[in-house]
Amino acid sequence: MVDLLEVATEPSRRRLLQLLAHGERTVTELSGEFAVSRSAISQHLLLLEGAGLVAARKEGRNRHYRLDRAGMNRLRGLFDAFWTSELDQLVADAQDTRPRHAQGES
Amino acid sequence: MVDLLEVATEPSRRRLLQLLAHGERTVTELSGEFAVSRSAISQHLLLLEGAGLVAARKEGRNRHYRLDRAGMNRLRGLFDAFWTSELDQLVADAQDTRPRHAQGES
DNA sequence: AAGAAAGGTTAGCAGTCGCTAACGCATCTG
DNA sequence: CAGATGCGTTAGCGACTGCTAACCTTTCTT
Repeated sequence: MVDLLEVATEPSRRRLLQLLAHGERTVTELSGEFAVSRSAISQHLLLLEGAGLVAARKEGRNRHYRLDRAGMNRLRGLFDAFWTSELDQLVADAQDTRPRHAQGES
Repeated sequence: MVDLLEVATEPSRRRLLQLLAHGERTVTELSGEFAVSRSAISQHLLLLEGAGLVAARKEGRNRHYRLDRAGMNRLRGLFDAFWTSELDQLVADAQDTRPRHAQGES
């Protein structure tokens, strides 16, 4: 089984998801945005499809990929589960901790 | 130079960050929570430290690791940048047309 | 019908990853 | 002091990853 967060985090796939956020795209269209081969992109898309993050609609000889709402929702849930309230608090502190806790970081 | 999101996403490191959200921990304490060797955890921690997500305080022969607020804030920023408004819209839509296997609203 | 175009499939390869084992170096304790 | 403890370091290994190249099928075009 695959780790949804890891699948979505890989740079090329992350970018694919962002591109697909603008709407449906074919494999060839998507490949045009990358330096790597169409085959590489195809494999990324199949992986994303297997993870349930994207879905494809076949139309003639084209495959139109789109984001899968449910899958992306699950991804969001996983991130939210990771980003617990403790982390929220820590990051909130980082915003205005200048005066009191001047913890040295560069 | 490392991809912050990928560094933070790896399952063991993700868990380390969550454990550290509760406060400072030494390497040995943290290792106790994992099935793998102390060396493996140490290497994960050094990677996280290199990425600026955690910091260590030396006290005697112990090293107390803690989350780095600024680093975690950068991580949050990266995720927010990925999760564009388009994605927000898509996931919002998924709430209505929710398929029968949904999970993860808080 | 013949060729072009879209795209999935497979083999194979180089690079990376996470891990363990063994070690070295401090630091603490009896 | 000698031994134990905490922890980083290094070498090496098996597994995995992302990639390309070549191929095959299906569909469109002329």
